[in-house]
Amino acid sequence: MAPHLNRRSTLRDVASHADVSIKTASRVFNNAPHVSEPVRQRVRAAAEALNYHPNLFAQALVRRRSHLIGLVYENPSPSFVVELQMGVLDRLRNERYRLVVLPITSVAKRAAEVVSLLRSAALDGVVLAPPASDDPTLLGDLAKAGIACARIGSTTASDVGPETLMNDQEAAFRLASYLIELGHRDVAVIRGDPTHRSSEARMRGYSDAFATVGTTIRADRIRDGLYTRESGEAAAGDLLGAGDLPTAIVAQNDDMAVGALTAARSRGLSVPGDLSIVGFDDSEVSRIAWPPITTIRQPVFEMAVTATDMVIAQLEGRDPVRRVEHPYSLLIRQSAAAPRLDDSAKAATRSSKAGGEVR
Amino acid sequence: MAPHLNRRSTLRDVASHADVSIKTASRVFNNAPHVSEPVRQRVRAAAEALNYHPNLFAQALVRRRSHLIGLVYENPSPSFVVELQMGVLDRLRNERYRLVVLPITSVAKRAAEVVSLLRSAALDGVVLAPPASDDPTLLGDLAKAGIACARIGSTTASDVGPETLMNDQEAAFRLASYLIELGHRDVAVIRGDPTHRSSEARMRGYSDAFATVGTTIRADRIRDGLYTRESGEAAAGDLLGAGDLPTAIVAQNDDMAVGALTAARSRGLSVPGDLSIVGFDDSEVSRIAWPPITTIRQPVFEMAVTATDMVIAQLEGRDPVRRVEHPYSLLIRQSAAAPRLDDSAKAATRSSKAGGEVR
DNA sequence: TTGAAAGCGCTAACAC
DNA sequence: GTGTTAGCGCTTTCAA
Repeated sequence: MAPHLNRRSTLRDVASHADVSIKTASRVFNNAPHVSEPVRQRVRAAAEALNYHPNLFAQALVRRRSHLIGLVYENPSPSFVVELQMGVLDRLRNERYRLVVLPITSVAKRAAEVVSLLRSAALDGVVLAPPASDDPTLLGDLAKAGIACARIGSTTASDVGPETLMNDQEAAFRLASYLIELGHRDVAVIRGDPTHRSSEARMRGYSDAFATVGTTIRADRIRDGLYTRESGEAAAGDLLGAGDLPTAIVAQNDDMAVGALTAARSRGLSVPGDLSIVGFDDSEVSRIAWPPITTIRQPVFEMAVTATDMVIAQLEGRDPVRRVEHPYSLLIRQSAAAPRLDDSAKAATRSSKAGGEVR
Repeated sequence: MAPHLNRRSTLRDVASHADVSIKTASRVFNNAPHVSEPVRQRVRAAAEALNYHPNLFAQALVRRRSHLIGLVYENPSPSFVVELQMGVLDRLRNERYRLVVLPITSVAKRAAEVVSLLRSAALDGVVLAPPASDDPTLLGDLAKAGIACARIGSTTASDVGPETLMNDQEAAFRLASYLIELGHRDVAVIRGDPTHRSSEARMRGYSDAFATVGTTIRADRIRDGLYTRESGEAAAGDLLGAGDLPTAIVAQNDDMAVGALTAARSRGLSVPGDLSIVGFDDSEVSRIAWPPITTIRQPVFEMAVTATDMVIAQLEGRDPVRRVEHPYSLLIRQSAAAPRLDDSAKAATRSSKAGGEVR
């Protein structure tokens, strides 16, 4: 009577209440075979009566499974993180696994600390977002610690854990090509955080595209950002401060593109009339901004789902796919248009020099 | 030799390696007194050599502490959730506690399941966002399960756990009063999810404000939304479909306000020229939208920090403050302005009928 | 200041 | 089908 007032009831309590051995009771809760139906019923009834709930620590101790999966990220863009997290949670729905959120301030600076953090969180596995997914120290230690992992969007090869990614360079090439088709030849680039390897891949994509029309992106038109809106606004402000303006700004993510939009607006420049702006990611903000931002859709949600699936697969002993590449797509919205006539003229001159292979 | 290849080393390993008893080793790692300095050193060295990391399950089993704190929310507005989560994480930084994210589909429909979910997550405590913070069943079961909690923005009184909130009704009153000052008399309201109690409080605030000028909000100008952008767009579309337009739309959160903005734009209405729109929350989207949305700043981040602090206080045996009310503020941006002349005339007529106490 | 031994609540060989 | 028993790795009386 009054079973759960002082002490949670244990498996032993249930067993004696149902008049069976503790092992039999255990079998019932683990849906193990070799238990007769009447006994099953009796045990369940006892559990109900005693308000029994298994002690997870005891289970975890003996099973060596916490059913906790971590999501490791460094937080530049909130929208990116949200997307990521929703993907993980979506895959975890109806699974026993729970998500532990592990924001890291700087993976590059202290990969070692991160692993001890993960260890002390008793995680079964982790989903690694960039740039954690690119850190060799972290990956090595993770393997040593025996924590399952899956990498999202890493750009360096590693045999630690399966990976899911998107071809950043190709996507960037596609986006830049679109700008070129519109007639842009003199663009500025706001890069992302240099510790994120994707920044380089995207940069290469842009450069390659302009190389096809014999143009290079002027070095003084390139700025480093931090993937945040504020950094985008600052970089764009800097870029637009000079008298000599580019016809377009290519931001390496949407948050920075939105920042650039703000900077342009505060200088009285109309977008895309006076200046085109493009982003990357297709995050929520790119749709809400006005004008909506032309961007590359990066399947962050899908990648997160896949990565989570890869972690679960390892934990359940299934062989995960080693590598899944998700498709990107170019989303043409309203923040980019053909440059104004005088700029086009300039561009035309250049492209004819380059062989005029632009339509 | 090769200590951690097959098996993680345990406290026993460390103890024998340091040539002390297991208890002494334990004392060292728990910074307990009564251990001589040389012994301390020896134990630490052994731990280092064996790459020892305490097994958290074993600790949790005997200490009855998982150091896991849950965040329970129902996911209407991503920006709200992000803000919330950042607040919790901010408070948890430099603490041993980890955050487990627990999105719930419908608290109202299955409070019972939620508790068993929480139980099976082995949480030490939970931060409850609305509407979970308002659910009496959930709160009761939580208390019974002995899980510490803190409630955010609940509107119903409860003695289960401390709470942190903002005065929704007063804030709504303030916002509506601003609209009234601008000259609006015929506004439409897009309410939030009816299962969230804050919807009612805000609605009362709006109504009370209009009552001060002898006006009531027309029943056919009120729509139910779901706190999502899509629902806001749909509701606004519906509202703007009729020939007889309101001079302003009051959305119960920013996401829906942004949706309304889209709906207005797609009908060729300029904001705030033809139609004023106001939101609630001061979430990221309200700043990014164009025009930026006039709204109430809800201190979600701060409330989350406070609530987390309250949970930790309970876990550490400190007495938490029972109730903290955070201040709101009215953020005047560019989505609301005086209504057009013809509408003003209409409004003037009405307000003179009402006694003309409007300046 | 240190150690031996008894559990925390559960699972899993292995016997019956 | 069912029960006995020995741990999982740690903390904690209590004695030395």
